[in-house]
Amino acid sequence: MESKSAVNMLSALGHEGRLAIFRLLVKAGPQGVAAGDVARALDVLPNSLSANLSILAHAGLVTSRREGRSIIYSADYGAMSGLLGFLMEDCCDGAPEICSPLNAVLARVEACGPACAPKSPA
Amino acid sequence: MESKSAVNMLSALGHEGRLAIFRLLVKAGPQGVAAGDVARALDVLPNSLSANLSILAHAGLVTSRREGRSIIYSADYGAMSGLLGFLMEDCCDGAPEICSPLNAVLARVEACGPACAPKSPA
DNA sequence: TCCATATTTCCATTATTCTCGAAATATGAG
DNA sequence: CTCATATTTCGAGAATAATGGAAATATGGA
Repeated sequence: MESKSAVNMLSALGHEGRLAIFRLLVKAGPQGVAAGDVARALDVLPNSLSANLSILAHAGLVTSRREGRSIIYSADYGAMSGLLGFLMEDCCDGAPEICSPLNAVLARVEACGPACAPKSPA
Repeated sequence: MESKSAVNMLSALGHEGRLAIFRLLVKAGPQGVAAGDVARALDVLPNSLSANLSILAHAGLVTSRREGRSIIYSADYGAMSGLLGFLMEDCCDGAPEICSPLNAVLARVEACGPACAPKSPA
């Protein structure tokens, strides 16, 4: 991950509304949530939501797909994993055995994408 | 962790200069780095650095202590761990066994603080 | 006390981001 | 084709943040 990507992701998440959107999508899992449902769940104006989803998408944190009239957004676990890894990269240089187990987990978070299909079996 | 703390941390890190500072401190480990050394390493004006360190400190991401004429800054691994945990909280609701190993790692990242004493035994 | 080093505070300018109303686009149903 | 739903785009004003020069504060040494 490049520094610039990380900055984009972090500043995208550094906003109360967008962080709430992202956490809702993380919680929802890879099946995603329609934009309208996000707007209702968080009680925000549709145009604000759209702008914020667009910022998250441009930062690479969420992906979208159209489904009928709705557009479904989902968290990108791979990007998330990359960001967390970037933040802790070379953590405690000289004592990597303490911080590097991160890698194992990040791989699993990444795998979370295709792997975890919650409640509704779709 | 409250949402507001997380937003503060994320927006603090959502800035190229501050992210570079933070990563340098993460890499340096709990022993920390003097403000002047950070400024030299990253080639930034001392007043900019001071402002940015202040933002990081206010967000809870770094701590400082005076040592002679210098002020030593270090990354706060506990805060970092809290932030990462907050971001992935309830990840993939319904399939927590996939994402929750994060917790184990976050505990270790947190422990990184007192535990890892790199190269110079101080 | 006087000086050099280290860091912070103050200030003004510039640049960016946020917010929200209104209009536009896209899809599917009748 | 017309209509209702879902989402995005456009635009302007308000708010917030970034930048860098200059001065102020703090510490330690001679």
